[in-house]
Amino acid sequence: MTPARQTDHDGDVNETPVEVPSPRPGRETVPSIRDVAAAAGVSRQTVSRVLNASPKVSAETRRTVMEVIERLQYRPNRVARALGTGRARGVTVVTSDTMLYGYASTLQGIEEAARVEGLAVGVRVVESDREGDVRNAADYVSDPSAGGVIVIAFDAAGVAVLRALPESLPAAAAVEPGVLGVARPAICLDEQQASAEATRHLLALGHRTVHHVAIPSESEHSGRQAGWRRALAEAGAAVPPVVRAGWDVRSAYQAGRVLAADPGVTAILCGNDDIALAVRRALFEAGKDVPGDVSIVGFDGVPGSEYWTPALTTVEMDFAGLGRATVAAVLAELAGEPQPAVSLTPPRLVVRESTAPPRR
Amino acid sequence: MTPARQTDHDGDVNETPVEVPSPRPGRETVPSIRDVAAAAGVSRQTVSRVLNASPKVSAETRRTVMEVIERLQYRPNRVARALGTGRARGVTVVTSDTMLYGYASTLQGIEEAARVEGLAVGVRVVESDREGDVRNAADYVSDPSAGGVIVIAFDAAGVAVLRALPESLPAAAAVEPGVLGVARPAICLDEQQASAEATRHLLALGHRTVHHVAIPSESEHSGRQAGWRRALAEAGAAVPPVVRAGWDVRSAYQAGRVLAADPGVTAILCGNDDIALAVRRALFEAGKDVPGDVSIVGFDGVPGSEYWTPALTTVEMDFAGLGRATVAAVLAELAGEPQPAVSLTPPRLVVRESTAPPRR
DNA sequence: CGTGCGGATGTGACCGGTCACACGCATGCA
DNA sequence: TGCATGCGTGTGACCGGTCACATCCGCACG
Repeated sequence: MTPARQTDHDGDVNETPVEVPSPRPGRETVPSIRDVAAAAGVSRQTVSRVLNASPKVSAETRRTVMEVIERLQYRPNRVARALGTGRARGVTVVTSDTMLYGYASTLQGIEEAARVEGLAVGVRVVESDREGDVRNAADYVSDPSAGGVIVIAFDAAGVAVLRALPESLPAAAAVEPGVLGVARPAICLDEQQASAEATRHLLALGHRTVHHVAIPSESEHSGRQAGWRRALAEAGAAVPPVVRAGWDVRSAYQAGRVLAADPGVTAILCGNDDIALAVRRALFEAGKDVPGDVSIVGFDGVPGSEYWTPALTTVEMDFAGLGRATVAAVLAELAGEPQPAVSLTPPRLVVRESTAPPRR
Repeated sequence: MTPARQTDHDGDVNETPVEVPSPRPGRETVPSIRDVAAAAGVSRQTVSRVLNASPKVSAETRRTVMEVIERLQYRPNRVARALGTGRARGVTVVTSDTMLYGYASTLQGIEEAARVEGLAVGVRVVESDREGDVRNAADYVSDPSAGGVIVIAFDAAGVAVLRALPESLPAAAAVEPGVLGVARPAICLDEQQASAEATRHLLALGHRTVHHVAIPSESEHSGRQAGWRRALAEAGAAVPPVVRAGWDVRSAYQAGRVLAADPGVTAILCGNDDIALAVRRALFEAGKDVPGDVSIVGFDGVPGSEYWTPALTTVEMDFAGLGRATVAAVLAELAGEPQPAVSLTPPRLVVRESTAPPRR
């Protein structure tokens, strides 16, 4: 019943190329580092050195060992390695969501960069910013099997986890601009410029002011809102109250209805493209044309936004690049090296069809 | 009180006076199972039994041990456990994509179910169906640290990995209907009924036939296409040639342009909602109204599709449920139990605004 | 010729759990 | 009383790597 693990590594002085019959039919035995060492006529440590590209191995020995590895189809056991070193060679991403565009793209960028580096990738969703959920997530990634930790801290739950992480854990974070007081490498996409630019774009078209629907993660000082305020202030335009929406499309739709009912609203800066979609629907239902009656701008640049009708003017955000940068950051933490300089593609306004001069 | 790491140096009197028996640099003094055993006055094995909810522990001992665990904030080391048992308690998802709606939702369902079960979740993207990429992915998940394996095999790359997996690996798959000859639990969402229903819906509105834009993963015998063909055949309608599109929105747009230029096209069944978006754009550019001139139906039911203008008639697919089912399947594999019966929410047509009778 | 040195390699302990099995002891039954 | 049974528990080996340190060897130098 039990697939008997048999080892019996040493002592065998045979050189018969014939494979030893498997211990239990059905369960094939995977070669271990000791098997490779024996076959190559060296010690396990030497094989280990070859695997870890240590310089203290002669070229000839290295070649021999590599040949045996190839012949035996040997693959080092990640679990054993992690137990020996005290930490897994990989990263675990902590996030409160895996499907919203910003989160999913960041995750994609992380996965890609990690794969290139030969790192394993784990995912752990933190359910909310309640203490129990946060502690569970923090406990989870405190385990050595988690490897390095990357927290997607765009929201309260993520930030809470970031704060709850043990000091000693190698970690980095992707954050919204304005998140401070986190004693860890934290990288963000600074959208303030682009947000201001989007607002100026609308103003330049002749709109008297620009309304703003905020995403949940947005604070007064975060990039989107700060840029918007700044541009309005610079133009001497009125700053309308911020309308807040949730992550769900329905709440954005509700927000849209409020704005659609207001004849003074001619331009709307939406916190993301999903909100723009719902706001556009609300305007449509109110009989208002986009961009004829009301102009809208989104954030994110979701795939397909150029195929909307009308094509959406939006701020493209390189979340994948952000994700890649966090991998570099956590890798540096893991190696105890100084943080590398990051250069991210800055968010950029893409003007398409959903913005136009106001009807006069 | 403080649980110092115990080192088994019996009376080892060496002459290093400076070094206090402190943990290695970079290592934390995290309590181990031996610390708990010592503090509780039992053996490690007894602690292990408590951790694994073994029935062979007296209630009193169990309570004592649990108290000590709580007091010491002990957390079992997942790496060590995996090394001891020969396999990690977790699942690794192999997929060729993480952002497309079907893949991402399935992944989300898997993550959720796994988290509930206390399983770790890993992700490994397989770059293509080329042999090297497939073997790398298969090698990756062959490592015991991967735990159980779930392959999202909606496409050629996924199917190839599924086939390349060692027989002995505990694995399950989420597949398109019609994928056969895989000696593993393979679960799918049978969309044939819903696809036929969608086609019948269009026919009943008065359309003479229904055109179809296929997603890349679709074969002649897959559910979407089979249902569509069946409904057309049953109604005695002509079966137009299938137009194929890629995963990128641009290629769907190109497909849409071809159909938009054809005056005989009045109803289009799109392989997914992204395609529907692009086709709708192409129709718009050709001066055709949806649903006035042409009706369109999508697949997936992406969030927000009810807020499109017009709101999209589509087939809702419960990918998250599919993902959850694969977790149950792989858990059964892991435990050597028979496969549980699966009951998934079947795909379901949701009629909204994008379908209407043809103009006469 | 003895010694120091540094590169290449090997050895035993260790990481923190689990597994197989042995053991002590109370109980049931012949 | 003898012995099988079973429960609760403990012991040593083991999983497959890495770490720290020891060892071996050739060579330059005093």
